[in-house]
Amino acid sequence: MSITIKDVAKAANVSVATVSRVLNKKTNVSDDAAEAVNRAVKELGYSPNFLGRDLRKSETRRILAIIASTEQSFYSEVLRGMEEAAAVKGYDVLIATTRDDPKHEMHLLGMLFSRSVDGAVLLGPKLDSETISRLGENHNIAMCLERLENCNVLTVTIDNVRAGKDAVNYLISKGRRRIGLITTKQRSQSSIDRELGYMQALEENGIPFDERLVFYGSYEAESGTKGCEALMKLPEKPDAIFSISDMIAIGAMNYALSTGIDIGKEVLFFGFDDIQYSHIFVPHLSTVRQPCFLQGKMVVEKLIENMKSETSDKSIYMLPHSLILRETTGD
Amino acid sequence: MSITIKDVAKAANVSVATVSRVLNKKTNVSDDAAEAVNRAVKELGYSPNFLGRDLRKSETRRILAIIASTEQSFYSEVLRGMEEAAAVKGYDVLIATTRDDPKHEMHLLGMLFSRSVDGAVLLGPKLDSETISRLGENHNIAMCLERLENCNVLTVTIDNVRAGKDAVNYLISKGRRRIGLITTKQRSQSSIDRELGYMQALEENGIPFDERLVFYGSYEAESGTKGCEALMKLPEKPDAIFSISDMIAIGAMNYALSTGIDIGKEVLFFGFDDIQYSHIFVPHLSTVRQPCFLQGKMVVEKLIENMKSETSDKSIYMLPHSLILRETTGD
DNA sequence: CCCTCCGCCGAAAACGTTTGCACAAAAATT
DNA sequence: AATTTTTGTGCAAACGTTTTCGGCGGAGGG
Repeated sequence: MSITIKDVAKAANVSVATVSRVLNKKTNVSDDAAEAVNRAVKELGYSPNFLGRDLRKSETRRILAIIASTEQSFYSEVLRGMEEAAAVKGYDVLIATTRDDPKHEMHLLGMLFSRSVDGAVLLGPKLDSETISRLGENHNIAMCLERLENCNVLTVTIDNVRAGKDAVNYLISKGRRRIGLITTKQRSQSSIDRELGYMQALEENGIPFDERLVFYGSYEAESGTKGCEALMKLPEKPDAIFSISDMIAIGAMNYALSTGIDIGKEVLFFGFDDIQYSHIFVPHLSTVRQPCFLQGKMVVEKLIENMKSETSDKSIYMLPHSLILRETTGD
Repeated sequence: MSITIKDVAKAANVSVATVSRVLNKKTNVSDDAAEAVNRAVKELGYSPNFLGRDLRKSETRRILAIIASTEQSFYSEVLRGMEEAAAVKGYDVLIATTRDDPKHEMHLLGMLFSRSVDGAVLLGPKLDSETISRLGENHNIAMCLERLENCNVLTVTIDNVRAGKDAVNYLISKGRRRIGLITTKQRSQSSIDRELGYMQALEENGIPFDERLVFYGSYEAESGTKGCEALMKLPEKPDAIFSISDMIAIGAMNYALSTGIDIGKEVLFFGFDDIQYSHIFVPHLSTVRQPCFLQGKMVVEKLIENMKSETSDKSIYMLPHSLILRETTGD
């Protein structure tokens, strides 16, 4: 059916071993033979069957990135980082989506168990910490962006507690004392940590926590709109709102805009993620920027290191974030 | 090193053939043997090496989706369609990004040539039509969303000419006669077709074409802003603007908003794609919606059909689009 | 009682590579 | 000139599966 290395060998009048050697740029092969092989390859339009190769070498030089969906736009930058780091080491990055289904996430990890890829990095896993820990013992798994409590797996992320605290502290430094929080019902670790940061900032500044100021919704923009409405209808309105994601913040601002609130003066808004739209949407949103590219790069570098060595680094690396100050905080 | 089918066979006291049979749910195996094998599999934590399997069966049951980047948010829906159709047939979908680099796109297609995947779908390819046509002769390639002129490859897309015409016709039906067009310098076929639709609509309604009303920029929102500014500074301002993408339209509206133009009355805006943000951004954008999910579903269905049969369907399928009317056209 | 058939199973070939080993010829060293 | 080293090459094993083929034993029909 298909053209194999044997056909090339025959056409070039050499053995398959020799063909393999010139294809893999091994040194001990004569110029004549090499030329003959290359010509045959070109003539026949041969390209090697990686299933055979990978089986023999038992490595695929491929890494699988497992994400929830391609919708979260800031995954894009992380993936670029991953690809860059992978390319340096001669690896390819493949992407697959879990559709928020832990069962399907497990199915995708099957590619790892079945040696179809050499390693996998989880971005926002749906599986529980214990399961991932267990799988991580025998397979090359890493996590990125999102950490999991008690998960003994190589992780690259940011310090979400600190980041949340920094954002809220900034709002406080602008004289705000009544700060709303719009977060999610779904308890991802990053949400939890960012909320924790919010709490800490309040506490450190002697501002009493008021539970009426926190709204639990979903990750949709519409949920932010609802949250903002709820907060603004409080007897004592907030003078600033911290949302745990930019999408939510944009939704919240939509409510504010529609009711004529003077954003950046009357109420300050702070988001998280610095998605592309946060500087397209007017007014421009102040937000926390994650080093997306760097996280992706680092997680792949560390993962590949783990794959090559006997010992396995299971550390949690936290990369520095930064505050991006724009119009919604009056900057 | 790793646990193989041999180990399972030994543990279950049967031959590897039997193990393979129970793993593949073949009928002719006794209940006793099956049970023994299943127990052994569980005990040893065995999972089959797909490299071996795929090599033997010479199929991987995987399809590669090649996209420019994960940034374009409406890819997401297409991918879901692809995954759904693939799952039905027992295939997985992998995603890889070209980073807008034709050379890297070719590298990714190498996965197809090297039998690491059974088929590939190109979404917005960077390679030229001729190259893709040639590769399509010997490999299972399909295109989705974007068609290429003179490209003899299975394609699923929409009728962009017709869609552009419909959008502009709608603006005309609202009494507009001076309609601006914001498009891209980069000549993708969809842009060309949408422009063509714009022209046709004007012509059919006896509106003379005015080249000053068309602005050539990039795909960024900022470019839309610039385009809108340019159009609005014309001696005779447009009374409607059609942008070939929602991102551009949103950028354009940013300019309009900042200069106090009454969107939806003074100037109508029409976008294209119906991205997620087009109904979050206020005012809500009227736009052309593509059947993304359906395109993805169909392209995979057709591709798999091609893979199974000897003959190869190279048709272009055009799925119906629809107009979504919102605030920016006064609806 | 013999033959046939069927259910179940194992041996071995095959898929397409890479690579250790052996070996001849050529080159370099005595 | 005799020895050793180097260079280039081919043979064949190995990677982990699936699947064909044939064999064995027992059941059922004549």
